[in-house]
Amino acid sequence: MDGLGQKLRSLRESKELLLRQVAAAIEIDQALLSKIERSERIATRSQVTALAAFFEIDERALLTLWLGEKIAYEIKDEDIANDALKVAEQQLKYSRK
Amino acid sequence: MDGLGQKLRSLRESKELLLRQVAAAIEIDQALLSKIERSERIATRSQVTALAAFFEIDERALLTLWLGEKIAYEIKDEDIANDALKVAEQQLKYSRK
DNA sequence: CGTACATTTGACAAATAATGTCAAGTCAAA
DNA sequence: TTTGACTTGACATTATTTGTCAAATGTACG
Repeated sequence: MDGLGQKLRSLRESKELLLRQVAAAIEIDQALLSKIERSERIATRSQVTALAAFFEIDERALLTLWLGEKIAYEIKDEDIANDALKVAEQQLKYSRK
Repeated sequence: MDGLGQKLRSLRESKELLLRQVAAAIEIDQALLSKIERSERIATRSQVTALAAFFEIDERALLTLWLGEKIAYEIKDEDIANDALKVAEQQLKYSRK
């Protein structure tokens, strides 16, 4: 199970690029990219988009991973996390129309 | 499918209480409670807790509803919402241990 | 060793978003 | 038409997120 950060890092390493090179390409601070790769910070949507474009990978898939992680992150300490996800799913089903 | 707001409103109405009475009891502005009941604002965790205590209903259940709605709210406009929920679920399964 | 370079870390600043407050507005019942 | 309950919207306050920088760490090599 590979998180967004790990995926980004392996993409970068497979192309033998430095943090600073990728960071410059998508116009963010390299410290920030470092944190994103280690899952110490959550990227913004536009950063994810820029990264998908830069690495030429599917944007939807990367955004899905990003959003899923964001959700997981914000409920990770709740013992009701799983029930809450079910509620969310139901709400979505219902409110979509 | 009943949201948190609707549930709170019907609890309040079933006891024939006024917004201002409940608001005073849990120490928030009645305008805020009005917004929460109509799902125009999302309550804070402590407000949910206070409301559960005030109405003498199960706190866990109310928090679950609250958290689920919060998640649904933040992804409601995403077309990848459902996939993201699945990702979140997987992440939780994996990271719990 | 000690220098050079990549990455990480942590404290802080800046920006953004969430929350709370108030006064004025609507609406229904009497 | 007055009263009381609720709603609305603009704004202030507070909290959270995001970005930046400089120093620290680690690593490979001469």
